[in-house]
Amino acid sequence: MKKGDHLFLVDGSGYIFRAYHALPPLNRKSDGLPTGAVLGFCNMVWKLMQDARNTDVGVVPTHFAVIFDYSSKTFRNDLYPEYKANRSAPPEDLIPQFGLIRQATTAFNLPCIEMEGFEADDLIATYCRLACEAGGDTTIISSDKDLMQLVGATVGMYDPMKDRQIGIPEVVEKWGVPPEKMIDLQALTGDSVDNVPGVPGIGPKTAAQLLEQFGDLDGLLARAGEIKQEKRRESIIANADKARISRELVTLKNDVPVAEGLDDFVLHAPDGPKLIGFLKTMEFTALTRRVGEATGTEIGDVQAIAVTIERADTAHGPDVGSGAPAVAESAPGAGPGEAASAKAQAPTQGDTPSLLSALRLEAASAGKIDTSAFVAIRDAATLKAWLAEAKETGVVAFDTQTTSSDPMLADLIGFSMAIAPGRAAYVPLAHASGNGDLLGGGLIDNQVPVREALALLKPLLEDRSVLKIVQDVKYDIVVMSRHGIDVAPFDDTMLISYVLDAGTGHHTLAALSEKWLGHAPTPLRDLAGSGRSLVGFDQVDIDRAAAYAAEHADVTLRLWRVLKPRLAAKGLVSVYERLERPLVPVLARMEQRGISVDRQILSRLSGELAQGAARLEEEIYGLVGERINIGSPKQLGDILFGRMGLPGGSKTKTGQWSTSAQLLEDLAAEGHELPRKIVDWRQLTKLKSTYTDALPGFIHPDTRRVHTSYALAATTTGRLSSSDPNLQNIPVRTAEGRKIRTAFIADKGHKLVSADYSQIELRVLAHVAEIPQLTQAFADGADIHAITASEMFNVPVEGMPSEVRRRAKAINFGIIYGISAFGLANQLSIPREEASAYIKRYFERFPGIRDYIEATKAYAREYGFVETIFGRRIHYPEIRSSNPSIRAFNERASINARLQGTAADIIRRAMVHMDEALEKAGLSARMLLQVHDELIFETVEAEVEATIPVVRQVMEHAPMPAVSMSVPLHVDARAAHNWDEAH
DNA sequence: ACAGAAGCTTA
DNA sequence: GTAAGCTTCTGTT
Repeated sequence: MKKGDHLFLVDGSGYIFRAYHALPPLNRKSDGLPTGAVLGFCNMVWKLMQDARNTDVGVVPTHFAVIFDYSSKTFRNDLYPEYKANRSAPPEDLIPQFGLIRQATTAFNLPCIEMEGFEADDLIATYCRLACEAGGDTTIISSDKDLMQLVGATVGMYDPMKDRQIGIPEVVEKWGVPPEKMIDLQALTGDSVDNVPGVPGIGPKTAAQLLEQFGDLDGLLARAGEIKQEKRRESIIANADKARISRELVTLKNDVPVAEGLDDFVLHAPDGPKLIGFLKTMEFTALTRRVGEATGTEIGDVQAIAVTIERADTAHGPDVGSGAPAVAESAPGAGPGEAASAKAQAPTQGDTPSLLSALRLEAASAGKIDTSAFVAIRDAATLKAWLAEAKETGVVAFDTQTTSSDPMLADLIGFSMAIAPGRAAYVPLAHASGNGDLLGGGLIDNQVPVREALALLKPLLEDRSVLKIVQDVKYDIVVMSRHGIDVAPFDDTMLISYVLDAGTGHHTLAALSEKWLGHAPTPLRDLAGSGRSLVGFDQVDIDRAAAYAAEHADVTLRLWRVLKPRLAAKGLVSVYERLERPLVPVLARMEQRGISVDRQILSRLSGELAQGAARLEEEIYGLVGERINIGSPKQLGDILFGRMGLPGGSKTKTGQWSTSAQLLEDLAAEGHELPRKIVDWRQLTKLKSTYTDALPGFIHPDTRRVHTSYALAATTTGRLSSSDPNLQNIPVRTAEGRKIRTAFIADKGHKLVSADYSQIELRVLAHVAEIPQLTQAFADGADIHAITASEMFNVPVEGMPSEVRRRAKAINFGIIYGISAFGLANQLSIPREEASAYIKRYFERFPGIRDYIEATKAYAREYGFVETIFGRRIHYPEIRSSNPSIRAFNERASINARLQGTAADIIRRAMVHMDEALEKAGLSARMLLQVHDELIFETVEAEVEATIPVVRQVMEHAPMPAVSMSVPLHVDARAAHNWDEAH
């Protein structure tokens, strides 16, 4: 190696893990062999090897090597036995890929370097030194912060997944210190992943500031006494040794006695047939073709080769047709819309869903997003041309830009659309110039007038032969509906992702784009600022707004192309089409209707609560002797357990005294006066701040009703969630709290009807676990908790003491929550041994439930997800954690998820079918709210008696015809003027 | 201005 | 023991 030469060192081991987690899983079509990380690796290496066309890194390599960890044991374990001790075993579907990636390296004709006793990082450090001494430059292909200490004049880094170069300025920007101080910085901050201790309480910001002040770690440790902040000073003095050992651990060894020299790394052109043989074996269609073209190899002539696979492929779950029951049922809403959808997803290449989805994914992650064809449309003629093209294509991604995240308050500022990847446009409608705030004018010139633009847009959005692709479509449906436009048919990328991957992260556009496209869309704050400097989107410069909004539509379309075929490949089309998509317009209507809330009632309650709280405050101050902040758990704990010396345990993980209601109740029961008053005060202030004071602020200025927002893709189990305001946690348990419900009222001449499922989760349990006693009890309409108690304790139901029934009830709930002795003991305030004995006895009497629990755990462990009876999948990626408490938590959650998720699916089905049933019966009742197992309607008084049987019929038969349950469902329904009396 | 903890409301 | 969202306080940015 000589001056001017350039060495590429790929951190192979680092890349494997990063690719595995960042890229979507991929399995070889012929046998399911997991290959996602291998494909990522091959794509990356291929890109890096493209000689002169390689503009990503900016230099052409002359030398090239891929470095791997040999094993997890290294010299650092002798230094500090706990080093990397908390590393769990790699995921099962990654194991075979380690070997395959080494074989890929060889197929690329690249040296594959590893050495026993040393990490890849040490080998990289050593080769960096050797290259530098020979006068050459080095680029490390990695983004691992542990390698940043090596960055310098001749050494740079390159992050292949984010396409980003890392030099000295980038290190300073990210960590606040230059590369040569990275070792000291890491010594202070430690690393929880590698189990490097560091100094507790010191994060990167503090560490950088300290190193700035004291120069380096030794200087800091020598003069630690000068640190002003008390806690920080004490922590550094007490943990000086930990810092020193951490420094040894993070310092890379640059004098490893390596076997291969730099001259062994001279880059050779790949051997086309050899490389293609490997790629064909992996079934990487697109990459094989690209390599064939670039190397001039006829790929048809090349034979697939034999590869060595560690551990046979046992780790992949059921695929097509495994989960959802294959029961035919009519599809409400299916029709021309479905036809449009089918036209759009007709495979253009490949002939199976799995192959198509693999092809789509590869295509999506291969190319960078080209923004050069994004345009701002400033006149009606251009808009018409784009709309015509969209109609011709039959598929268009659509997104709105508005003044508010609340669709009921949002005014349109513009909209964007994408017709093909890279072909997207933004239509500004109401952008204003900066100083129009007082005059209200200031509309920027050359924007299509809102009325005209919407008139042109409406036919397309309502066209049954054009599929609209939207991220979080409910928002746009509400906004457009307020302009008299009914968006249909549609697909929603957020909901598709939710059906595919519930439990594996969020389903926002940014998260999905990162995950599937490897692309981070521009964040809104880059345009509109944040906090104090936040401006309305209408103030954003039109060209910048256009780039942002067009990118949204473009990314949405690209995501749809990747995600939609995956539904078919995973057998989840029916979940999406029956449980998810049809619910969107139903919820949009519910949100738009809102519910009447009586301002006067809330105002009166607020006054009463204020009075009560003030009285209690005076009494509390009298008992304490000073005017403390009762709302501060910290001050409260210090007074109660510090100064007053009450008996009680310091609990919370931050070392604070716990002042939980349970603990204060216990103290009150022992005769202490203060805790009782604190509990009462908390109840009153909670009701006041969260409900009586907050709710009036949500009354809409025009409709004078409260419009909650339902999230369809927020929970892991399939439940909805409600926010702004949350109407799913309006108080009901206490008499005081229930008064809030009296403020939720029906319009004049109307009634509220509340219909709720009785014991739905226990009924689901009886059905899925096939428990004869429980099924019979539900069929008889018996008291299920009493029956449970009777079975367990051999006491007759007649004249059963309420305490006995209470315990059985707690156990029944415990089962639904994935029972543990610890939890049951807590709930019943009994010793854990006693709780264990109850559980044991319960399982003896109901062995089917124990079998069900064990089967669910085993299933979740094998496949990484569980399914509801309707085929909805809920993922638990951590179920195989080596940490017993994480594993146990995931087991309990997966047991609960099948029950909670099935119940959620049932009420979803009821909601989807409700409006049509009411209409058919000629009833005008309107669904307003959903609270997990309850539906609230508003109906004219004269129709109340006719409405209840229809509602009950739909809800009780909601599982049909997809599933016929062995247990009857039961719905209680009643009507009243307010929610309290109706419930 | 924001993030996390603690606490409390619901099914 | 499951699943959520909102308010207040507290410490950091």
